[in-house]
Amino acid sequence: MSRSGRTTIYDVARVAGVSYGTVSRVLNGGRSVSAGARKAVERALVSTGYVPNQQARRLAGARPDTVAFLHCVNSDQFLADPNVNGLLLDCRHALGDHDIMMVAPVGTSGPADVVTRKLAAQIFDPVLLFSAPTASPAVADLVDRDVPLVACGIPLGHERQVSYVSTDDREGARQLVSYLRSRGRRRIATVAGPPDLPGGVQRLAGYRDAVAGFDPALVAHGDYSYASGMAATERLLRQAPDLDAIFVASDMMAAGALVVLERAGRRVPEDVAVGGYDDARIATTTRPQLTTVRIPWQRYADELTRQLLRRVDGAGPSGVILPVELTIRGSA
Amino acid sequence: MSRSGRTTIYDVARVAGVSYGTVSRVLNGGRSVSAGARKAVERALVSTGYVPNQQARRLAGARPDTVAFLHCVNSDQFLADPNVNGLLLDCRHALGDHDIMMVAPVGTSGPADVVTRKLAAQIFDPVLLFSAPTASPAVADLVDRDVPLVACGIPLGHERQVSYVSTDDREGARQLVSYLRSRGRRRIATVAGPPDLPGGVQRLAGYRDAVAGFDPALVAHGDYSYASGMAATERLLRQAPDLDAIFVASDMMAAGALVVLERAGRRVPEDVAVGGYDDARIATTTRPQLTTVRIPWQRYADELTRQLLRRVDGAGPSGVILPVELTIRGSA
DNA sequence: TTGTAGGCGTTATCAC
DNA sequence: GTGATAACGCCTACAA
Repeated sequence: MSRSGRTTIYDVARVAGVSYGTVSRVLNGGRSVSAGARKAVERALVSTGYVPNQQARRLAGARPDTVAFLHCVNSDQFLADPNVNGLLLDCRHALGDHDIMMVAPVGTSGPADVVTRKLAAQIFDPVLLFSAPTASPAVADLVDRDVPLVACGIPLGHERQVSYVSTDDREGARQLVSYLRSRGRRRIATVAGPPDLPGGVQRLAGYRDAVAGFDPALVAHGDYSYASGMAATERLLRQAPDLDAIFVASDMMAAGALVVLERAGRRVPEDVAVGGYDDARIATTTRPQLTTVRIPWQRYADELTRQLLRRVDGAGPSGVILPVELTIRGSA
Repeated sequence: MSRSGRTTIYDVARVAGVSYGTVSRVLNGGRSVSAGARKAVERALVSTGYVPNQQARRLAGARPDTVAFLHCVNSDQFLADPNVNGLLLDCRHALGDHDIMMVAPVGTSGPADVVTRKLAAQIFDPVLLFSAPTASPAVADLVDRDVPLVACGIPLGHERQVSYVSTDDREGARQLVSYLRSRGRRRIATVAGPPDLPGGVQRLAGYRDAVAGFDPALVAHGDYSYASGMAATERLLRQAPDLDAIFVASDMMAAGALVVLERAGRRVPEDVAVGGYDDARIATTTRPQLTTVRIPWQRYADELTRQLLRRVDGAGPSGVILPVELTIRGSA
């Protein structure tokens, strides 16, 4: 029994009648252990109710057993999206298979929080970053401290130091807007995402790639929420009443856009074509259903898990960009 | 620099020109350190960018720096309650003052989850328990492993081993029902909470204490949600159409009850008096406003923090029961 | 295959 | 006040 009252590998070794080295061996992998010894140890393990001391393990060089999850903006509605939520659950489940638990600070809005920022760096090993603003000081902080980071979306400004999984946002946006053009639309507006989030930047860049010239009046920003989609669309309608299409940077905002357009008496897609992004659950519950850019959620989860595990195992940063696919429905 | 590349107290000691024992002293408390040494160390601390290694600290006997939060039921609507949410935030904030972070497993429904149950016991030190079912095997598990637990509500079956903060649910219910009787109500029904949660049990017990005889037809159970409050009330109306009062075990459910009563054409409080519990935010937004039992949320948060801190510091289990207070409004 | 030093980064207890 | 030095519980060579 240790000071703390918990049984240690020494106790286990004693009751198993072997050295503590042997116990350690069966605990990790179990190479180079005779069948007899292993059996004796395993028996002793349960009879003593041994629970490994993670602190000691880590200190002795074992790999981390937790991954911290930080989402940097106050967007509960974002996590409420079944796709995103499923992404997280898949990831958590896969990590669980490796005996790794995903934890999150309670009641904070991510690394921007002072306490969290300070403590996260000391406590957690790999950190999964969600919605990290470009040039976020908090992220820079973590990077400085060499905390292994894995981001959802390209960590603009830290591409070399932070692992990431992203979809090809720019290409997806370009494809959708090109499609709108191919259908004869000429005054294509966009409800872009937050200018400080990588997705917001990239999807807007893709829009600019595909659109003929660039007219600032055709751009309005939202924060990915339904309400902001409505507000931005109203702004667009005022700024450019002659628009005949809108590329909206998320399906949630696009749903809001549809409502505003209907209220304004514009038919979709006849008067105004609307394109979304994400292929979120809501894309098929609107009327008309949304033409959108599909994100391969399952692959996204798989890659995220892979990147996380690589970091857990001590590998350096690396990134993947997943292809996206146009999904044509009724709205455009 | 350590193996992991991080600076250690050795590095700090070297640049400060003192022994690492001195560094450790200024790091903790700082007693018995000359002003000169302290100054040198503090300078070295920042110049080297030292970050303490928590694993090593814990291993050497320092106190925990995290508290895990587990809520055992899938009730997001429960956490969405501003009072409960505020409770958590207050608590988190107070802990932050002690450099302790509150974390929660991601995407699980508490200790019932296999991975969580297994890992929580090894990783976390004090665990804050929410809505732990009476006789929950998961809780028993943690208790067996000597994980310091602090529960919200009386941990029935583990009163001696688990710290807790609770309100006097039985007394509160008794007071409210007695009040109903004093106002001339004679067929007093109740929408009770879940029979496997301490609050559910105690508030029902208080109801039985105060009511004249016990008629099973006057009891229906809900799960604290708005919807369940509606459903339970409908059941009551069928089982006992002659009821003239309902004691509902939570304000959220009481709000649902009001709607059902109105639809059924019963006037509140004229035909049916309704009493709630919690004095939640919703209690003042219903029509009529709810007569209810007020929980002293601020004190609750303070006590919770205190209990948590005691556990962090290695103290044994202890519990507090907070007094409640009747709050008379329009519904009864 | 097995046992045994040595070390991980701190804290705490000693003499000095 | 200050500097050694022994834990803390475990892992990983290395020797046997």
